Amino acid sequence: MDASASSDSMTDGEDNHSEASPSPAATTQVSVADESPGVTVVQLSDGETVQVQGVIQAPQTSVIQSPQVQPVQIATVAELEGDESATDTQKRREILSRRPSYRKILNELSFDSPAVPKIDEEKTEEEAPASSTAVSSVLSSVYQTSSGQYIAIAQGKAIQLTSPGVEALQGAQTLTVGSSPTPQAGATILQYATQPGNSPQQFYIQGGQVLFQEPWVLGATVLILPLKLLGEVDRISSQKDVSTVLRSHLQRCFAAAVLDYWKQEMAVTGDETESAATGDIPAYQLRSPNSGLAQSVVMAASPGPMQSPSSQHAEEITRKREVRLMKNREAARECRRKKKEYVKCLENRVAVLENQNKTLIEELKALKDIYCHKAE
DNA sequence: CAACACCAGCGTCAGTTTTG
DNA sequence: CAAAACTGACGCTGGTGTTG
Repeated sequence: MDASASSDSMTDGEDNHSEASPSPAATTQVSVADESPGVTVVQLSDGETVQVQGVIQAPQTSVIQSPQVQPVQIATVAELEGDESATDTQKRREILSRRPSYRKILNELSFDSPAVPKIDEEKTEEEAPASSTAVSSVLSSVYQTSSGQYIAIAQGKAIQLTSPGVEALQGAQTLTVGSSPTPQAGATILQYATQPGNSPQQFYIQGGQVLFQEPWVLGATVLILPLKLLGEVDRISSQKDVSTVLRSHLQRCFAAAVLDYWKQEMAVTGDETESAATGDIPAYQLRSPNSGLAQSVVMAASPGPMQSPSSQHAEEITRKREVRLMKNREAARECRRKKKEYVKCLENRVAVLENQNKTLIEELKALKDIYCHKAE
């Protein structure tokens, strides 16, 4: 993190204002003469005075000074570096090197921008409709196959597969493994409305299997959506919260999925084979009763029945490493997503502040004209 | 059409920060 | 304080546009 000063500087303005690099040359002042360079003080219509630093602004020639204006500094320590000493810089760097995660930053930002979804795993759970939560509790484990498929393991010992190539989910295979799926007296029909006012989507739970009708439903509830389709969800639908919920749920579930799998000691139909994709990692094949096509699944080392303690130990190490890598992979993906969201959020902020600034300057100009006319 | 540049996304590692 | 989560950096890959 500290390794790159340039990347740190990128986060300097992270607090609440602009992402633009503070450039003393770009000083634009409105209403206060003795502010530090690069700082703009803008008095809002409700009387509040906001100090903005480094916002990209249109060239301005009019600097109006008003003695009545008492600027309230909203800028943070990180932004007020005009008069700081070397030690202050040092301290600031230390503070910045311990900057919070994108989740925290985004949550702060989303406080101001309702359009920005909060990244809060607990909240997403809470915000999800009851039906969604119900399914989440049913489908507790998700993991990825070597071919990029996502597999959900339900408490009712059901596994669902989708192929990466499937459009929507008509191609999703549903199969039940294990001795006895949860007996259900008929299908349980659950409904989920992605947004208030939207017509609810339906899906069914029967015999430990979950049947979906719409791709959005998957996103809204839990799983099985190949990552490539997530982009489609974002693009096609306006239900952005759907994929957010899915992602956070995937993140939650993914880590422990493999472990859960073995803890459940499910009887997997198919053969144990050495994985061609991963070399030393044992792989299992799940066979769909319908297609007969083998789906190779990357699993962490399985507790084989005929193994010496040393090889078990080695496999344990390998398994732990695999789990760690898988977790980190997911974390990195999530981190990138958050970063993107964060950057997008900042860009929106800049746009809004630019607009606001423009409007205020025009307002000031108009007031100045009126004032000048009266004075004459 | 090949070669190249550019970009976005990914997986991994290593170091930092947060959490319990 | 250890474990888990997070994130910057690096290298790699595939897609796309441009150029000769």
